[in-house]
Amino acid sequence: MTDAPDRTPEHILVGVAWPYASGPRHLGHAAGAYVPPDIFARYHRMAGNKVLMVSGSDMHGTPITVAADKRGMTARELAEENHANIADSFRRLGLNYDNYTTTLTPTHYRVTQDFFTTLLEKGYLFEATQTAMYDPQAKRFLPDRYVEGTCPHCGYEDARGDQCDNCGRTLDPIDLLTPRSKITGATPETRETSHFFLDLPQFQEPLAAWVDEASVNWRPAVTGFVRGWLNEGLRARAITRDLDWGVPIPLEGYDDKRIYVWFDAVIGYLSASIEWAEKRGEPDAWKAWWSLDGQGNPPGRAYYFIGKDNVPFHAIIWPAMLMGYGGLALPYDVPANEFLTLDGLKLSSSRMYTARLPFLPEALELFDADALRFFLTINAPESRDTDFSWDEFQRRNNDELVATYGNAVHRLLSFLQSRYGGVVPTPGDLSEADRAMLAQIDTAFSEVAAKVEKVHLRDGLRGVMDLASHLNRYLDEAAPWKSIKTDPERAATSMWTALQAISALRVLSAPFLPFSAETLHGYLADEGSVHALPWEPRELPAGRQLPVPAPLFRKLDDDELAGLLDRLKPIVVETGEPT
RNA sequence: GCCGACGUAGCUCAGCGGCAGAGCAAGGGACUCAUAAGCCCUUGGCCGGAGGUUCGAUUCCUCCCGUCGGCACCA
Repeated sequence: MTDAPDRTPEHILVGVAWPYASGPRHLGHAAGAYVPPDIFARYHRMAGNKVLMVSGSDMHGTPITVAADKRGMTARELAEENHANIADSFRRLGLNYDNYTTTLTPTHYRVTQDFFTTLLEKGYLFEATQTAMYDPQAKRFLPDRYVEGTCPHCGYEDARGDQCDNCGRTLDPIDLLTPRSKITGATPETRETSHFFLDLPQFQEPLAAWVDEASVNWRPAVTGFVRGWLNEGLRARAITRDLDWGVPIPLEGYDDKRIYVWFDAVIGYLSASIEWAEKRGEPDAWKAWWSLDGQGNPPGRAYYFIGKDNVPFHAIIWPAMLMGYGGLALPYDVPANEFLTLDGLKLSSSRMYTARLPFLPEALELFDADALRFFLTINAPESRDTDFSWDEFQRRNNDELVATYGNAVHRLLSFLQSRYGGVVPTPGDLSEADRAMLAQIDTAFSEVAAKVEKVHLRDGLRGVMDLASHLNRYLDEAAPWKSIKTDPERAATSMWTALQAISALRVLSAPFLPFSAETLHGYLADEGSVHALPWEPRELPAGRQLPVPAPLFRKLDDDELAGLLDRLKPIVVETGEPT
């Protein structure tokens, strides 16, 4: 067992996509954006780095106002209700944020308005008039996708104003034949309205230069997407809307307009960091992750974990905003995941799912968080869309998590109880096989670390499972249940060696499976929390009395799974998104 | 239509210039500490299609097909 090399702790900012508070999040969101950063952050904390993991609920925007209208609530009431539920799901999933907040806090409003004012003063914002669709009955402006009509290209009658679902063409709502509002059905009018625009073309050259350098280790899909936009040439983008729900514009005479969601949501990474510092009474503490030094170098690495739908905001717009504001660190990596599909179909936040319901509140009620985290990580959509099905979930749970890892732990700890009274035996001379097993532990620590550092989390978890497999093979070969009758010292040495592997698995699995790792930590009669341990092998000393263990994971049999899923009632989630 | 990523064993996915890989499923075997779990062996692939570059291509290039995503007021 080697000591971890001493090194200077790095400051790692872990930004997590801001869930939209329009309704519950589903397993696809968890797989894409929420579980991965938690694993990454937990690993870096154990590796001795200074981690700041921030996110919050994105409370503004049109869909929330639409959903609130339908439910007879205010937008604030609806957003706060959904935020509470999302935060509860995240807690049950074991997501360990340093600060999980919302975009409704005074700090967020202040920081957003400061960003707006600074960019305006520096000449990166301008005001211009545009034509927009207006619903005279609802008395509100309509985003493009809230207008529907007949597609001018293919004649499809239910085309949305932004895109035709039938022929796939990008549309302008003004071109729709017989347009109608998706909210009221009324015929929309066109109206002139004035808005502020972020002048992205000013950042074209600096962004291109930054991407050339920064993207060396980015995922191909992310780099490809960003280069695509840059090659087309960036266009200015409106950052305000005719709404009464959002961060107010910090200028006189704009009471009927608000800063729009996507602009203030990304600023949330900064405002949540500042809020974290304020809460702990060290108002400047956030700067250790954000402020560039005199030479313009970042203080550490900033990672933004998102789904692929969010790439333009995190790899183009937010970097441009940070450049414009000045003095703040740009992203180091934007490890965007692809999507999780359900039985081969794209998941939607608003669609109704009956007996297959994959929303987080229901999933967490029926299954252990670690079982869900295991599936979502071992089959994570890191380089392409991956599929979720309850059959596959059951299979991965039973044949991999339970059979390989859970069983390795349970067979050993049970045998220790029955034949050694639960006391860790004293080893004799180590055999070559014993030494190979111990060497495998060291290898696992370095390999899993290397994978996680590269944000290859599924490979990282695979590495943990590989060690469990090694342990199973080692045990079968050492067969202490045989040698205990013929050579007790040999059996004791095998037991001690195997227990060291269990002790390692408890540490190695902690970022991925935080609940079962803590349980196992208890079964090893260790002190404190497994999550406070350093990322290195931890010796389980001979002579320690261990408690009677229970299996770490539940096996899901067919009848039980079917019964659980049958209990789910169809649930309609009103998110305010146009369908 | 244009741009991008992806297409590898029955399934879920690695590999990305030098004899095609893993897990699961399927078939066989030895064992019994364990949630009938684990271990060993075997079966199984024109690496989407067609050209090209190369001594050599699953890997690099071109075209085609398919899936997904983007095309800027969805976030």
